[in-house]
Amino acid sequence: MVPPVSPGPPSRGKHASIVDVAALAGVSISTVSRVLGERARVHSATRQRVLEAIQALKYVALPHASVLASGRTRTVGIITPSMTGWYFGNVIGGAWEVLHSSGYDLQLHNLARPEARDRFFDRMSIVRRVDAVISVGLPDDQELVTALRTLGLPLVVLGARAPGLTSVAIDDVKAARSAVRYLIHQGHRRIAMLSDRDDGTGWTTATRARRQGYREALAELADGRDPDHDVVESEPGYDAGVRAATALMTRPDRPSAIFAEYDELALGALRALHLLDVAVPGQVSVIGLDDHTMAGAVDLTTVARPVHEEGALAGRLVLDLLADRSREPVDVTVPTRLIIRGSTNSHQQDAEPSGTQSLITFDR
Amino acid sequence: MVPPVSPGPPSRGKHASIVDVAALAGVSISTVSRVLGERARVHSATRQRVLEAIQALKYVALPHASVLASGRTRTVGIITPSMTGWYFGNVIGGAWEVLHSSGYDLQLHNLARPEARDRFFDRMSIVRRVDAVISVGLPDDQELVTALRTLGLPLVVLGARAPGLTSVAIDDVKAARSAVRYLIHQGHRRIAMLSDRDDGTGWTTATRARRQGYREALAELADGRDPDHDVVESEPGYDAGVRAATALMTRPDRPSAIFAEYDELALGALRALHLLDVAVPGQVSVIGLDDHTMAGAVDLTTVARPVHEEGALAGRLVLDLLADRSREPVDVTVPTRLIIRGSTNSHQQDAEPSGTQSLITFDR
DNA sequence: CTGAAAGCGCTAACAC
DNA sequence: GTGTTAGCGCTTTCAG
Repeated sequence: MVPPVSPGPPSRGKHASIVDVAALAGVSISTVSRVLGERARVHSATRQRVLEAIQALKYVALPHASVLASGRTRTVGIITPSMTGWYFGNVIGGAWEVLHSSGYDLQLHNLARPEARDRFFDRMSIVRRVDAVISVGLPDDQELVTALRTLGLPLVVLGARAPGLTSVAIDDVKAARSAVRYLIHQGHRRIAMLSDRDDGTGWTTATRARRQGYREALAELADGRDPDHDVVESEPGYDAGVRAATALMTRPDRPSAIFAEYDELALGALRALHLLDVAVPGQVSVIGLDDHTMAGAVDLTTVARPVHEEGALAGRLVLDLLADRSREPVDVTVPTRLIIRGSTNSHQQDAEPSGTQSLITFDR
Repeated sequence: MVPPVSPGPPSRGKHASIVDVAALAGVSISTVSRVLGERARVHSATRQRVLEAIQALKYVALPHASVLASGRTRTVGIITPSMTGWYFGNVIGGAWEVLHSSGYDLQLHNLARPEARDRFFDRMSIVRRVDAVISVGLPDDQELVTALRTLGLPLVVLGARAPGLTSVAIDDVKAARSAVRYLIHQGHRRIAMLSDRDDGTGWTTATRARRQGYREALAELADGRDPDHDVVESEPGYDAGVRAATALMTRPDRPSAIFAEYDELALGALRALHLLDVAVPGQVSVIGLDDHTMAGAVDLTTVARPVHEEGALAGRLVLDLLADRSREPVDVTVPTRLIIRGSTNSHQQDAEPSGTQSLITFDR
């Protein structure tokens, strides 16, 4: 029996619910649910009436109720070891754009602090709260990675690799190597690396790979020096970078060039050098990695990566996985390129200009 | 009758629910709910057993179910006209810290695009999804402000004022005025302002106030010029700032100083001047507003504001309102201070150094 | 202090 | 195609 059409006030409370829409349209609530869900077929005349009722009542379904009833959340969880870094903000932004336009919300899980990370992995308090997960980086602990896998949710990794998992990343070893090689080609021999300290959060994949690239490039010098001697550890972020670089330049044996693991650290180094009255690139060259928004502003030479696109790509892969969970995992490698600006120059006048084929320059 | 203690597998599905906890603890689900809620009194021995069961099962309540049942969401909505700006990221971060530590989640509503804004205000699709709202800025349209008020939710405004609403903000007029006055005291007479274009989103409160401060300072010059002549409009953000400043400096009558409405624009201006080979502060001085993370790095003189604290303060006020809805609205004004760095200097050699009592300098 | 039971608003079989 | 009817997991009267 068709419920009577009674366009009165909402049944209870002051907000229209699916019951009110059904009543106004003269159909059952399941029919309303069907036109809302857009999956089941509904007679177009009926759908029309329902749509009009929805319009008239300005009805919007309560997500909490749908989640409870359906198990689907239309939400993607993002787990990161930081929320404040430039890189994180930008990949999240990229992912947000594509996911949002497909009707998905983002739920950020910041595992910066160890206790947050432990709580997260202990309770796995993400299951049934999201439909899929993007992990920005990966914990070092393989058990935690396994825990992530056994969540049973579509999973995309950003900035790291793991067998059997879909991932989007740059080649960190190569990116770091090319940065250091460039400095070497410019004639530098004492090259320090500014790098994140392993602060016990156990989230060091990228850092380790970049140190590896640094070591590989220096090894080609075969000068018998211990490359790790010149690795300076810093807390993450610009301010910490200033401090770390200051400490570095206060040592008796100053390097002639600094490779910073990522641009925020490089920007900090530039600031420190400025404060110490060390000329850049006259006395010390600096190279970074990311192509931070401000890199151009301070003329920082850097290895660029398409951060925003990396995030967007991860979002798209999540959508693919959501559409077909049995999809084969893929490892997408996004390209990096060296952008030569004014913070680096030849250390020795007689050094040959670099002729490496992999050096591509661009600037916007 | 007490349900039998049966520590078997979860009732259904693979996740423990409140039923499983109740069974394990040998109590009813209402008792479990009570210890979860922390409001009702429960016999401490009972509570202990429930807690142990929760521990053993690694149980975490499903928020969607609680929301549906209780109407409380433990979520605060933040509406902003942008998500990417430095200012927005930082106030959101500040609010997040205090709200998160009180168990609240944040739900971001980005009303950057007009259609997003219209949809938002049309459906008010935030009611029953959040317990309170923080509005970063306010729409120009008073009807929309009214709509916000009639949401019936605790509301805190960040960066703008409205009668009867709790707010946290700097004095934009004064901040802008002091920046321009400083330039004037330095001997500048042709001072341009770089400012956000009213892009039709109708969210221009701060911009208008800052232009007002700029005008007031210039009026003190009483040189008969039309101050609006030197207001240059820009899209928001660093890159747009570069373009706008480039356009400005390409005009026949270049200013000797630029006041940028906020630091990202000022940073863009510095970049543009660098590209155009205009010496800073030799030929042109630049002053901003915010004290952006990178302001120190590029030696930008600016009017600092405690952005992170502003966000945290808004969070705290929301919490207060949540605890007592009848609390009287307050308008908190946070202080700003001029930070003199290297991007500004005396325009005329014979100009007196500024002796204004309100000039406070600091640098970290 | 604790248990029973009635929903919160919606989806998903299952009938018709 | 459309309606009926169980729940989804939790909170909250209301008894006791």
